[in-house]
Amino acid sequence: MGIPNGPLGLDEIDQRMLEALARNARISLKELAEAAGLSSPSAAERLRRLEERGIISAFTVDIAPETIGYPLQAIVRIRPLPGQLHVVERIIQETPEFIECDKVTGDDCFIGRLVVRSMGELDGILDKITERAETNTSMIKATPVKRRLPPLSR
Amino acid sequence: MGIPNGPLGLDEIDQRMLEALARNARISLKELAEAAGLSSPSAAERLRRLEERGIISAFTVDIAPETIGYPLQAIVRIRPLPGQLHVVERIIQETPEFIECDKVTGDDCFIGRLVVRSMGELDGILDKITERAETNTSMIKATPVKRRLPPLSR
DNA sequence: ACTGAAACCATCGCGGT
DNA sequence: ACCGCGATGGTTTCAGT
Repeated sequence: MGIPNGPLGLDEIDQRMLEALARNARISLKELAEAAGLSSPSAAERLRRLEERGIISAFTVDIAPETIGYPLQAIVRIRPLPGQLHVVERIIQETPEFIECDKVTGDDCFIGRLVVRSMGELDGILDKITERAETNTSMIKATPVKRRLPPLSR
Repeated sequence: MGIPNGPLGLDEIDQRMLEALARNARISLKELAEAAGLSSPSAAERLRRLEERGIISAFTVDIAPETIGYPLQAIVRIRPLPGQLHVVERIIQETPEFIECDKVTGDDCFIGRLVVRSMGELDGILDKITERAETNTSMIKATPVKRRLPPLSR
């Protein structure tokens, strides 16, 4: 019958492996194989294929910013003034407190997430951007959905 | 002199370990030890402490959504109608296409990120929310800053 | 925090389904 | 073609210093 879900398909085994890795990316192949219902060599080969296919783009570590001195997180929408788009993009990239940023359609051009030690620090960062863009900042109060996998099945 | 950077402090060794793990969370302890300039047992003990201190909150896998059939990503700002806040929060949590969501200050109450297979699917998801909230959707065109670590030093 | 030894795990090739 | 099995080599872990 070929590949279960078309060329992009993940079968149940792949799904279990990705879910196990999302819970803990450092589990051994042995544990991964158990979670998937496979032998270690088979799990290793599957894992290699998932990386090769580009489905797994990285194994990363999640840091809790508040434990390393960043008690505040903000989401900032940024609308560069005419002619300032590229400069603003560079400022964002070079400001390490921006831990992610997307370029989007709509009134806003960029939506970024940043961590700061204090409101004063936030003010300092935004001041630099405000010379070249309109900004709109929202402080994060809670996270109802922590980063999670997209639906994996059909 | 005690702990280098106060109770929240990360010394250079911790920093090198976190950076190495951010690049690839599945490297062996041996490689991690090399990156940090330590023996394997020492690196293992440091790693254990970083988890115990809550600095490392998880080891996770990054999936490329486009490779599993989600070519589109959107950021949605959501402002529930009076009395609908909790219902809206539940809808978001129970919609698996929302892969993250924060509760924020300001006009918007929630800012979420979602993956979809098509604009039609996006429309279907937003229709459910629009009964109970105002929404404002931005499609992601590019990602100038991919998720990265906060600054680790002072 | 390092060294060395023992236990454990990953990897490779082979055979079976 | 894919999975499981078994041997080899490497890695993790634990003792002691």
